[in-house]
Amino acid sequence: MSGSRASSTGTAGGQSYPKLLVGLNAVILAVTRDQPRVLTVGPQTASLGDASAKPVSTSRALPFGPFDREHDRTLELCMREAVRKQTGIDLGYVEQLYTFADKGRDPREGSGGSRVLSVGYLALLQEGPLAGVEDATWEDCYEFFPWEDWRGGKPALIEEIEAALMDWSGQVEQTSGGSDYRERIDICFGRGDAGWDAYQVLERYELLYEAKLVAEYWLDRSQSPTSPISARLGRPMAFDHRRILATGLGRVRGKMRYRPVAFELIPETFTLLRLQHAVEAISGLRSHKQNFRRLVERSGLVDGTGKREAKTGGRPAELFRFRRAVLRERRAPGVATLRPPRAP
Amino acid sequence: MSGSRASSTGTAGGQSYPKLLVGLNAVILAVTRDQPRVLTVGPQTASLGDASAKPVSTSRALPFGPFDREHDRTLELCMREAVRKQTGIDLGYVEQLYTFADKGRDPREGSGGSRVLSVGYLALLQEGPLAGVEDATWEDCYEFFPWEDWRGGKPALIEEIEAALMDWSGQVEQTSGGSDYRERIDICFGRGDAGWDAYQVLERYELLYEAKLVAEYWLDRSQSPTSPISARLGRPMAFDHRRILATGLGRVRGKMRYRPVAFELIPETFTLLRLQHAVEAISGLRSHKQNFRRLVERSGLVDGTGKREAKTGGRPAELFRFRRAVLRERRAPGVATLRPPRAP
DNA sequence: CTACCTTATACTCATTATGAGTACAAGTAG
DNA sequence: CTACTTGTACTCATAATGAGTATAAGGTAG
Repeated sequence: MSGSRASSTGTAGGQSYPKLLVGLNAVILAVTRDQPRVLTVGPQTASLGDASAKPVSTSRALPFGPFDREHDRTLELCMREAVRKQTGIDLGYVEQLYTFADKGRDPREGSGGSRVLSVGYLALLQEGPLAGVEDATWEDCYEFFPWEDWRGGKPALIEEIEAALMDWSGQVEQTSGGSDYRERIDICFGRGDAGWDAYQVLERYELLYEAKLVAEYWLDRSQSPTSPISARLGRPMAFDHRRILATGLGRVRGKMRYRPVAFELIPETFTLLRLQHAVEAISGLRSHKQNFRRLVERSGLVDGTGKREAKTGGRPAELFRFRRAVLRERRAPGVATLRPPRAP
Repeated sequence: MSGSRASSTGTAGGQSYPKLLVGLNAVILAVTRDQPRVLTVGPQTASLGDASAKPVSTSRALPFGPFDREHDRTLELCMREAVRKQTGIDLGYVEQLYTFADKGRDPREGSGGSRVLSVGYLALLQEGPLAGVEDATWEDCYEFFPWEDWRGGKPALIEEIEAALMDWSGQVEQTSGGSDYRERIDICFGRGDAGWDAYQVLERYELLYEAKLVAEYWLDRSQSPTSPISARLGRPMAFDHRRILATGLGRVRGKMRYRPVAFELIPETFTLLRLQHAVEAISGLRSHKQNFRRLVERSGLVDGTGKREAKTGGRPAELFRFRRAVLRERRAPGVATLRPPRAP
């Protein structure tokens, strides 16, 4: 959500009503040197519509912009334009994520009842140099979600998280009656027989928020965390932007399973290893190289170019190109499409 | 999109701006006697915020309600409440679909620049009797999308649609330069090697709209269709509600592939055939009975109750129950989960 | 040049999943 | 009883998947 501190009350149609602000946020992802990255802007720009607002946070924020009901033809165009102004980037692949208007979730909603509605977008692109507009930077996604990167095996942090969550669920269940927290923890973090489901990024973040473990819970209340683990649960972001980022990361991970979106993240021509690394970076999982190659080749998703890339450090690899025609040939890629491995 | 005819201009924060209305629409689906059904309301209720507005359409509309920025805590709660008031139904499973604010898409946006932003939701439930509030009725989904029901084999209508689309694409490509329409037609309607992808409901509807074949295109312009096929392309709905319905139907179809949502549509205990029919109704595809049973049983999604249902007309069938625990055991159902058949 | 590092690519193999049947079980209607 | 209905168990060929082994083709250190 993005909004100014304005809490003014407007009048229209003869009746008084609190001001409603519509903000657009963009989760813009890329992969550089096999790391998933997200485009962020500095906090001083984090105001909407009200240029005189002071920074409300020192954390990074997602690029965003106000929706201008007078001039913007569609939400998406407005978002593209805002991103272009704010970061100098022209977006390609874009999809809508989610719309929130939860009361009280955005601390910038004044007590006067002003309301913020925010529409989140996801964009994928090949990382390029930033035009250096304002304070835009690429940040490593897994700095915000250290528990989501399983490429090096199960992160040690997971054990601690589970312990902290079980601890919390024990306390809560004593006071209130509920006993479903255990089940949620099991499902989210793949305990028991479940296995890790890379897709559930948002569910995990929200559980951690509810358990009062992530920093934002305390920042939203201007208090200090009670648990020492909070400091190691990734960098916080401004407002509820980490939650939006979680939504976006989860969405790509899910979409990769049935649509060839990975190609949005890599150059026109690429080696299969590069493609594999992009998929792995986003999914946070490692895959079997030979089988990955078999999958990609047999799915008809790529065409060999005959050219090779020399700088591999070993035998030169062939350069491939995405075969758009595949969309016409195979029933919605999803049968034999590119996707991350099942789980560790 | 839902909005009143109001085109008033408000003032707030010292500057003048056009009024922004936020409307919520719900695609509420159920399955009765093996038919997918959608909950609709009469057109006379199709006004938002402005009770004196006259009906703008004689078609059915989706249930909806205005978002009250003052009182509603979240968008979802507001939608649930609006549906309860309008149809007497308490929703269970709900997910957000999409948010639009396209200028000019909603004819109720006055020329004065008033703006409508609408948030769509999807809800699944077991159809029950309606409390008869206002003018709520269940309608057969495939009356709105006759080309989406392949349970009896490829609908004859498809050939006609393809012919009309090819015709249109030929004309368009002559005047403008574009030549990608053929490809879109192929992808959407599964021509060539592609096969039918049940998921692409929205893509197909939008293509038909663009090709000026569906009735709404002409209704939006207060003109009469030029092609005789328009009369057979399903019933129109009010405003852009058929488009929203397409989004919803596509979403469930997609989601069924990797989440056990079909259980939302049937009673607590059910025979496997009933489950199968629910899946088939939504997906619009037939599946192999024995294999369906194998899939469901082996996935661990259901538990036998030991009881049987007698009224089957043949050998009594065992009654099963959804096993929620499966969510904890299998990695995100999607591996061996319930899903519609690949395609015909 | 050779030995040895790297990464690329081809092929094998056991296991499991899928699509399409056949066969038989257990009710109802006549 | 027989005919007809729907449910349920198995079979079987084929395809997809997970996990290897083997070999190719480049680099560099000695």
